[in-house]
Formats: sequence, structure tokens, C-alpha cells
Amino acid sequence: MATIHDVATRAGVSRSTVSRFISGRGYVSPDARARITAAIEEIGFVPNAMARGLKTRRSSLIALLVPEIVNSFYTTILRGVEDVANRHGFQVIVGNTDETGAKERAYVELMIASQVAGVIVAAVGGTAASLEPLLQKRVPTVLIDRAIDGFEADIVKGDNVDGMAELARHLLSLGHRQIALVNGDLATAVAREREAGYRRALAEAEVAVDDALISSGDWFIDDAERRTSALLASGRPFTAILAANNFMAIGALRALRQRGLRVPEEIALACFDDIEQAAEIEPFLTVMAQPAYTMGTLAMQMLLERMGGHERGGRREIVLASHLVIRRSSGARDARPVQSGAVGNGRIAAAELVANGDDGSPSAEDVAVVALASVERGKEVSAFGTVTSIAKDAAPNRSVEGAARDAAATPRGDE
Amino acid sequence: MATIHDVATRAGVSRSTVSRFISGRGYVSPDARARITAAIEEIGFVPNAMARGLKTRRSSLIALLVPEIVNSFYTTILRGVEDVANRHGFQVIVGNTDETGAKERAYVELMIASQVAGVIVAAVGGTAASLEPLLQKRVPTVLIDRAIDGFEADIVKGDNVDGMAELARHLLSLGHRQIALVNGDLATAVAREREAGYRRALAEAEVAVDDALISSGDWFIDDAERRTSALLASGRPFTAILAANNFMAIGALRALRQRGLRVPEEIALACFDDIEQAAEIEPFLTVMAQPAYTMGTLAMQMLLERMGGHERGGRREIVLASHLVIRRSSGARDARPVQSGAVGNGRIAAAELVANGDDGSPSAEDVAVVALASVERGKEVSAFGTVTSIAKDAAPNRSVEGAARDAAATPRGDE
DNA sequence: GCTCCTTGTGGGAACGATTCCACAGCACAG
DNA sequence: CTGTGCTGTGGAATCGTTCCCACAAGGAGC
Repeated sequence: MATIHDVATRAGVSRSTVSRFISGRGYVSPDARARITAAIEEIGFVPNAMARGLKTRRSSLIALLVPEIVNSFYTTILRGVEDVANRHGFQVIVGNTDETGAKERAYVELMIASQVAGVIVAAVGGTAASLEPLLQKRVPTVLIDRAIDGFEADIVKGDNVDGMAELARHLLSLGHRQIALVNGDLATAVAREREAGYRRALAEAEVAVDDALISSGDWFIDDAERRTSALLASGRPFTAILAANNFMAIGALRALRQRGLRVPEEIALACFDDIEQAAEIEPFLTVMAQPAYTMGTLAMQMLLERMGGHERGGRREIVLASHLVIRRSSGARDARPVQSGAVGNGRIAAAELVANGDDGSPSAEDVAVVALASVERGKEVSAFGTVTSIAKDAAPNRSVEGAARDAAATPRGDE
Repeated sequence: MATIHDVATRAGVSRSTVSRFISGRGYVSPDARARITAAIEEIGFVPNAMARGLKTRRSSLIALLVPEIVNSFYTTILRGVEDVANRHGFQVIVGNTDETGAKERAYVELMIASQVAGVIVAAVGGTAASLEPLLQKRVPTVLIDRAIDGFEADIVKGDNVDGMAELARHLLSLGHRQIALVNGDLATAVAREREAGYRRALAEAEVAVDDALISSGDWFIDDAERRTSALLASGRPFTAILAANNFMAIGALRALRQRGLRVPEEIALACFDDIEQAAEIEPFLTVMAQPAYTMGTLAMQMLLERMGGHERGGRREIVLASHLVIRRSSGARDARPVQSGAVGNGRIAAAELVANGDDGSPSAEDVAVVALASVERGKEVSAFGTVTSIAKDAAPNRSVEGAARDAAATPRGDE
């Protein structure tokens, strides 16, 4: 394998000169420059990233840890992360933690050993224990989707409470009063927040919560199926099921099919997180869709700022609104996809902003990026809420401009 | 960051001793052993993979290059690759080449610079140009799904000709005589093979092929939609569409919906490759399902053998049978999922083997692994065809035993 | 008593880049 | 004529491991 030394001798200069040429810092005469270029071309030299990384303590690797790689929600996040990372010369390693703390821990150790430049993690949940080495070794880290108590890091997440509340309101508006909740693992903040949203919507509608209709366990399809079967077998009456994510919905659907129950005629069903491809093939599942791609881009953007040392402040938190997509499974009369409008505290859904983009208003991505730059310590901000005012007031700085440019160059979005 | 030197001084031994302890070769007294363990624990030492890789010219990174990360076919392959890789202490980097040669080329260069231990690639197609550096630098490489002319490497692929022929036969058996083919990029072998299968089935049934009903372009959803629209607009009559993969089917479906055409009542539809999650939610699309997970495990297995130098022979090729899953979109009367039985030359479908596993017959994975070990140069072998006889005759060697053990420990399969 | 083997350990040279420092040549100011 | 600053280059140390080699202590065999 060709080394920088080979290039140097062939070009008749020293290793230092070649190194300066490659890195672009320091003086290199046009003459030497030409000879080095030729030499590199001739022997097909590719610098050894190991040697470089060893010396510089930098690498171009970004690690993304996800709990379930086959879930398209995480794949879409990966696309977002990857697109931004690649544009900045970074590559993405994906680790599938399979919802197990031990695997997560192993990956974290490996990432540290590999000297990754940064880590984005949708954590398995529960304790911060498996992520702790990241803090200890000061590896730039951004959380995505799932908050971890006691782990001080930037985070991009969905508005789980409001999202689930809106989803529940949808079912309530269709007349359902006994709504079962097939939740995920309560060790994850996501599950707790979604349950809170469910409770809030029911309380607002003055519907009593029946705790026997709330089921939690882990985030796997099989478990959701088992628990749904148990709910059905319990004899407790309910007319609708709210699943805490798309995989839980698949599990619930399995259990319902096994009993021959038709959806939505006999039991209505809705869930958090979309499965875009499934919806394309057959628009069936009513979902609260999260802007997964944008979540990925924003997380990577935050990570870049941390890695570059541009951002040294405290923990930042971006909360993104999701939007309701009504399809058949909830039994709504008008089962065409609807983009939710302003909901709750004047929030504007991502889809709307994108749709309105042609009239000069900012795209969802621009907006989120601007909001990102304006997030202050400890202050929770909805990127799709406080948008326009922030965009106008925020003094544009380098990282914001860069991100906006990136966003503009991005060919595809979330949906 | 703690180094091996810190550990050594703390434990009162030399770097060499610590190194021997970590790598597990060479003598280390129980006494030193205990002190080193304690020291590592105390200072939270994680060996620097860069330094190690620089010295050993080895890394624990496996690169997987896929053309479209959001397609669950490739995600499932990734799961297979990852599971086997992790079990052998390797990590997987995923690169999304987006069906573009330039991106593929860039990833290949990066992988070489990163000193990856091996590469598995579902190539963008056309020429071998972008992969050529892998050959030049002698990086162990295995192709998956897509063969590349002139690129001499092990490959795991589906039986595209037979698979597509069977899919066409299914439509023919339902009475369709004018069947449109929405193919992918003819620069990829996959597309050419699938077209060949389509032609073969029609020829066997003595149905004339109407070339105007065959459309090819690239592998993107949008293009398939455009081309399907064009076919519909052409006025050429057809009663069914065969899509070359799941994404093409989504594109076709979009075009059909736009024209208000019902599937399967007005036009029947079937495609190659399943989308498991979509099918779970609503069993709609009739597909020729490939054993994606197994493809991943086998590719990784072959790669391990190349990396370890156990295998030095010529190019090996494993061809896996796919199986027909009949759902609603093809308009078959009995629209329940069926596992195809023996088809053509005595081939046994993967699903059947797995289903029959309890009676002592080998699992699909065992079988494929055994077949793998027996593949001879230039000889095309269907892992699910010649199975039992090979299993009996093949002298078990180390790599086969190891792979079989791995297969047994694998918790989940393809479907 | 010498050699040989085993067990156990440490020294030091790599691996292939980066980067600090020194220095050569040259122009120009004081 | 000396000092200073600039351009352009090379030398050499360094990053954190691995691994070859040397060597020490102790026992066995001749």
C-alpha cells in the first residue's frame, strides 16, 4: 500500500511537503504542487485514516445508535443524519442496539475506541449508565428521540405529550370513550410522555381513565401482540386502541386479526410514527407522523456545532411538532390524509410550512435550523412553533447560514 | 485519555505485558493479570483502535454499501450482515450510495482510507469502475444482490430469472396475457435477469412478448411512476403489471391511483421483494420474497472466510431461491399467503425448510451455509435446491461448523 | 557445570501520518 | 554589514499500539 513517503520520493520532495499539500496548510510551491499531484495519481495514493486519526485524534466517523434498525422511523432519521454528515465530510456508522442496554454499552465502548468524532443516540432507555463513558471521555454526543434522565446532552425529540394528546382527541372526537393504550417501555421517557398525553386528552374531555386499559412492556412487536391479546381477553370493554408507536400497532393488529376483529369497524386503531412505504401501498393506518428526516438533520447539525467547538453552552433541547395523518384504521368518515393546522398554543405543523414554502415563507427545515440557533439553555422550544419571529430576530451566524444552505440543497424531506 | 502506558505504570508492569494480556497471546502471570484488570477498571481504559489498526493493519470495521437505505430489503440484509459481524467482533458501517456511481466511488475511497477489514456491496451497477480500487488494494469484498460484469468477487444473490418467471407464471395462471413489466435500471444485472425471467415465462406459455409493454429506467419510485403513467397513456392494452422490485411497485401504484384504476379489479399487480411491515399492516401486495436476512448472513460469512484467509479459491456464487407470497394485489381467488412448494428443478423454498425444521431437517440457514462451503468455482448453486445431498457429502470443516453454530444462535429470520 | 526448555517479563522499533521547529535563500530596511 | 521578514522546504518527534527479540530465573537432562 502506497504511503506518503512513496509519494514524496516519487515527487522528489519531503514527506512534510506532501502532507502540507494534502492538508492544504503551509506553503507549497506551484512546482512541487504539480509534481505531488502527478505522483499521487500515478501510484493511487489514499492517505491512511488510521495513521492520520492517531496523530490528529480526529476521525471522520459519526456513530448513530438506534434501537431498531428495521423500523423505518429510525432509517429515515439515518437518512437525515447521513445527508448532513456527508456534506461535511463525515461518514456514518450505524449500530443497532436492539433495545438492549448491554449491546448499547458495547457499541459505546467500540465507538470510543474507534475515536469517532461524535455520537448520535436514540437511547435504549432507563439509566444513563451505558452512555456514561461518552460523558467521561468527552465525546460530543446528541440524543435523538429519547431523553435520558441525568444525561446532560443536546437533544432533538418529538413533542410526545401534545402529539399523543392530539391523537387521543382524534379518537375521542369520533365518539370513542374506552380507549386502550398499548404503550412501550416505561423506562423510556418517550413512553412516559406519550402516556401523559393520553391522560391529558382524556382529562380534558372529562373521560375517566381506566388504568386497566393501559398496558406497557417493551418496544417489540411480539410483546405488543401479547399484551393486546391480554387486553382483549380481560373482558374489559374498549372500542379503540392507541399504540405508542408503529411497531406496537403492528403487534396490536396481529392480535386483533387473530381474534377476527375488523379494524376499524369493530376496533379503531391509531399510533405514533408513520410507516411511509406501508401507507403508500395501502393508506390504512392513522398515525401521528414525526418529522424523522428533519430530526436527523437537526441532530447532526447540533453535533457539528459541538464538534467544531462553536457551541460551548449548556444543554439544548429542540422539540419538533408531529402531525396527524388520518387514514382508514381510526374509522374517521373523511379518511383522506389531512395536515393538522394550528394546534394548541399556536403551533404550525411541519407539513404546512413545507406546503406553503412557495410563497416565500421559510421551509420547515430552514425554520428548525433558525430555531435551533436560538434555543437557549433550559428553554424548551418548538421549532415549528415560534418560527417566524425567531427567524426575523435571530442574528444570522455562520453555522445557521451553513445549515440553511444545507437545508436548501437537500433534495428530499420527511414524507 | 488513558493509554496502555498508564495502565502499565499503575499495574507495575510494562506496556508489553498489558498488551499481551489484552490480546490474549503470550504469557502473563495470574498476579500481573489481576493487577492489570484492576488498573484497567480503575482508569476506564479503552484501547485506541486507531493506534491498533495502524500497527496491525487490521480493523474491526465492515462496510456495507447499499443503493437505497430506506428500502427494507436492504435494511433486512443489513440486519443479517450486522448479526454475523457483531458475533465475530466486527462492526458495520453503512454507506448509502443512492444509486449514484460517484457516491459509491467516494465511499469506496473512504472505506479504503479507513482500512476497513472488508466490504459488502450491493453495487450501483453498470461498470466495475467505482469498485475497482477495492480490487487494486486487495480489500476483501463480497457482492450482494447485484452482480457486476468484470468484477471478480464472491457473490450472494437471488435467483432473479426463476423468481421473475414464477411471478409471471402466477399472473399467467390467473388468465393475464398482456402483462406490463416495469423494470429497473438495465445497467444492473438484476434488471436484466428479471426481464429474462419474464420473457422465459411468457415464452413457455406461448404468449408473445410485446416489447412496448416493457419499460426500464432507474430504480427510483418517481421514475417508476412516470413510466407507468406513460404505459397507461400509450393506449397499449394490458391487464397486469409486474414490477421489478418493491419500490417500482409503489411507483406503479401511485400512477394507477392517480388514474383511479383499482388494483386488482382493473389492473393486477405483483413485484419482486417484499415489504414485510407493509404486509403486516395490510396484506396487499403479491410479491416474490427474497431471503434478505439470509443473504446478509451468507455474504458476511463469505467475507469472514476471505478476511481470515481460510478461503483462497476463485470466485464463489451463491444463488438463493425466493418464494411467492400471494396477496390481494394480483387478484388471485385464494389470497392467503402461500409458500411455494417444489418449483422447477426440484427446488425447495426457504420458508418450507424453516417450517419443517422441527422434524430434524436442516434449517434454511444451516443448509445455505453447508451449500456455501461446497460451492465450486464458476458453478452456480442454489442453496435451497441441492441441499440435503450436499449436506451429507460435504466434509465438515472449521468454517462450516462455525457458521452452523452461528446460524443456530440467530434469534430471528427473514420473515 | 553446561545447555536447553519453560515461564514470564521488558525494551524498543515499527506502523503512516501530522506538525513543530529549524533553516536556507533572498529581499530590503536601517 | 547586520538584522528582520518572507517563502519554501526538510528533519525529527510524536500519536498509542503491537510484536519481535532479548533476557532472567528456575528446573531438567546430560
